[in-house]
Amino acid sequence: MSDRDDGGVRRLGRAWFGRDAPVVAAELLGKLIVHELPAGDGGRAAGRIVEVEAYTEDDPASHTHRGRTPRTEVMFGPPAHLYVYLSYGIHACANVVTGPDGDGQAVLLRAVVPVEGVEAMRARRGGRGDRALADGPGKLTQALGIELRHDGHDLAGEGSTLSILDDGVDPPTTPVVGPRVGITRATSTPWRFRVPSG
DNA sequence: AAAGAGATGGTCT
DNA sequence: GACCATCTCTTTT
Repeated sequence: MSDRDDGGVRRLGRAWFGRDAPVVAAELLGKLIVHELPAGDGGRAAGRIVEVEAYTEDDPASHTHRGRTPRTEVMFGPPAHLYVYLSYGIHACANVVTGPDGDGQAVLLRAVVPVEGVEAMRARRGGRGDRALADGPGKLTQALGIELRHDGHDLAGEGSTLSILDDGVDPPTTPVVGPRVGITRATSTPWRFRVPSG
């Protein structure tokens, strides 16, 4: 279920991600996403996940709903990989692939709270105010230095520079659950989860 | 505080 | 050629 254990912090492994997207989505709240960047790029950047959305194959709003395409191969692949796509021709949006290999499921990361490397995040975000640093799917990728080239990156791979950590902060017992946003189909499916008051 | 619109490019029909 | 899993800036209450 997890790799390693240094000081109560565990890196989530492939099996953890190999469950259905709505389940993984709810449990991702409170976890840390960490990007080990070169010192010249500000070093370690980390954010606490506070908002996510689940997408499955059996879901008209999902990129995988109409079957496999070159773009969605990663999402149909094994869990714990990153599916990064270009949104509106401008923004990189990051998903964590979930479910068994062959299933087209993923969880979109919609918002994180900056935890480490905040100065570098500000720089990458063009010096924007702290609240606007990573409170959107396109903003958090820019803040964390996640780009299109990370599409297919294995979060559970040995020595991966990107990973998701459980540092003992539990998901909220009563997350805010509601409809997903920015989509035109299946808008009533309540697969958006966020930490209250975030 | 809210509403409107432009930017910008891959993907699929 | 239409459609976006968005963000930012400008204009209007």
